Amino acid sequence: MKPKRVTSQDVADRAGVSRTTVSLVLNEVQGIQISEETRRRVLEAAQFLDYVPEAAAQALASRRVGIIGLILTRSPRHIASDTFLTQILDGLVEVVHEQGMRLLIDILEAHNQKETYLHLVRSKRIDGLILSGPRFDDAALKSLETDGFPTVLMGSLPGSGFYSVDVDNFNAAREAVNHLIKLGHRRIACITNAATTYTAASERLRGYRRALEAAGLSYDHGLVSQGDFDPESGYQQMKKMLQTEYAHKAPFTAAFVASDVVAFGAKAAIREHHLKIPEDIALVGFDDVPFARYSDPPLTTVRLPAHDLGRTTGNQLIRIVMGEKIDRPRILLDTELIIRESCGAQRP
Amino acid sequence: MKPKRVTSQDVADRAGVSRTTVSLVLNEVQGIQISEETRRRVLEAAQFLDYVPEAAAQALASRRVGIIGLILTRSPRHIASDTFLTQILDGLVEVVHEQGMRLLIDILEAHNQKETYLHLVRSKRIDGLILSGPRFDDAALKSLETDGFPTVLMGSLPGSGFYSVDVDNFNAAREAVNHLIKLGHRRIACITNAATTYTAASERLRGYRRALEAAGLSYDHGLVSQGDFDPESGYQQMKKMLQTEYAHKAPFTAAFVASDVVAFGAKAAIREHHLKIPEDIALVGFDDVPFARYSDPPLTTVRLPAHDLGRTTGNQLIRIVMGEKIDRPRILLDTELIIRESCGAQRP
DNA sequence: CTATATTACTAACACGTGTTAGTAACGCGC
DNA sequence: GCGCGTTACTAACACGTGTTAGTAATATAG
Repeated sequence: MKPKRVTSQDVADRAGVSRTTVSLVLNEVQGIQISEETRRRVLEAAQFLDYVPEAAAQALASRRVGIIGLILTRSPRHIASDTFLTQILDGLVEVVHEQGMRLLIDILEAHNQKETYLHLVRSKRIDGLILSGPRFDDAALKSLETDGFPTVLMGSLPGSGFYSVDVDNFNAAREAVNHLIKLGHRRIACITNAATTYTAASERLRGYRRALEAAGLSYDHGLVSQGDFDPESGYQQMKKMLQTEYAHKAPFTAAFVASDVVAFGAKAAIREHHLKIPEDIALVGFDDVPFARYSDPPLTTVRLPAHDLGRTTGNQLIRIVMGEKIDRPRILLDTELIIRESCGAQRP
Repeated sequence: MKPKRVTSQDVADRAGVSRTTVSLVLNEVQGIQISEETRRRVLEAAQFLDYVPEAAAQALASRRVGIIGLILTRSPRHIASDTFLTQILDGLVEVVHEQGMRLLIDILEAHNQKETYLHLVRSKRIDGLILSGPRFDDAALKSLETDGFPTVLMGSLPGSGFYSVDVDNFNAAREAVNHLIKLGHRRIACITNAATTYTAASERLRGYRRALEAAGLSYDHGLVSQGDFDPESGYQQMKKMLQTEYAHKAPFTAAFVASDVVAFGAKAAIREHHLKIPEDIALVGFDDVPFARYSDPPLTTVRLPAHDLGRTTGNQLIRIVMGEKIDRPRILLDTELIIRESCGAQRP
């Protein structure tokens, strides 16, 4: 009934060679001589029998499982609104496939943080690890660093010795805000994409601040508030700022929202206040989610190289796993300011 | 230098028992007598040595890898606009963790379809498989079915013998269109979410059609066009219909777009034609993506139980892998019509 | 013609766990 | 004191592969 599994022994028998030879041929081991004739016979036998090596046995013998892990430490709510994960995944899977490897994905919740991914490492379920959205307060990271386990951060963690691949959040934000300044805006509000314990959020805020400074504009605490990943947070923060800052003091004429998703919420608040974009308030987002250009008006934003981020991170990790020398331990990818209509600039 | 791996032998030595005993204790094997005293000693030793069994060796010996695979057969472009994947992932990972298992994710592109996931199965890298977005034209599926490999479809494939978990696309679409009919609309356009080779797309279209029939309205081919996952497709299709149907024949007063993401594109086209939503055209979407309620006007749509879909699918698969008896091979989850302003109905 | 190198393999061990069959000690009834 | 069941373990094999050390045959050098 049950079709017996085809093993390398079966292939060896059929080709009339030893199991060792089968292994040498199929793995294309370098520096070993095999006659063309036997090589052909082995390949033929393997093909005929439809032989597929068992991953677990390979892993046990070779100390390589051929799987890399992607760990997301974000909250479910964040993940639910995350349009990038999918694009990043796409790039990541591409690279991983090119190396004949696979991707294991895991989501950490607060209560099982320390347990989960150390377990993955200790049980040797993965050869390497990509950690997305690193936070300053992660204790388990220390263990990884001392273990020297192949790890690449997707994002940055200043002061740590980890390899990392990130977007240049600082310069991207600076450029976006600069654009608003060049358009003549002097009072520019800012809503962050998340709490500033997330490095991406603090970097974007720093870029906003630097742009103001460079233009000789003062940084006003009342014009800055904190988003929290989803549209609702943008809606609430913008509503609050419109009620206080906009109504009672010198109104701001522009807003930089460090996340398109949050910006959509902010836009809803602006609309509720019967203000027009970009005439009353010019709006610039961040991320260039797929809907951004179909928004009304189309949203000026910063495009992230999401696919490339996935590819680069994957490549970096695989090279580390393979034991190659890494020239640039920390990589920052460039972004692009996409000018549409919500900022009030002319179309190019 | 290199800290030798802790094996079950080390635990056995420290506890003064055999390796077998260690295995029996740690795996809590039933129907075997172990004295309370030794059990305690084993556990203590394991804890002290921080023993974590090696997954590959366990897999090889037990014929279970503890990993289930999630296979996405969609195109990269689709995946990039897919806001659900993340929510589904969240629910899936939850269930998988509850069983001490892990999730491997893979994306299939057209050119390596047949190769990839059969390979996963043959190499025993996974214990079971979840196939998202099944299509009628998938040949490799046949192999799976005859192999009897534990598989659950996320989506439906009528006529196949697979287990499946899906949303009741037909009834959801019917209800949505019914809502428009009740509001007095007689000519209702439809843009599908994708090509009708995708079962979800054809089911939603069938629901649209049934609703029309039930109300005695005729089905007009000119009012139906095919979306393709992203906003751009919605934009193009709506633009075309506005230029032909809307301009030259009796204009439609409502549109059912079987995907929020596609609907956002359609909305942009409607705006370009200087038509108002919902006054000129009432709009109903599908999916309830997070932005839907922050759209202008807020989008009436069908909410999918994404998280639940992930949980239910995962549960089903795990039960099959465990060899449990399955009572309902095909599960349809309920949806909910979320009435906002884009359809022109009063707020409740 | 002999010593050495090269070619083309193979025997045997290692990887770390799960599991089956077996055993030694012990108590108990008759 | 003998058979028998129960308790509490363990020895030994199985899982399927990668890899090192070795070997027999052949070629090459001196």
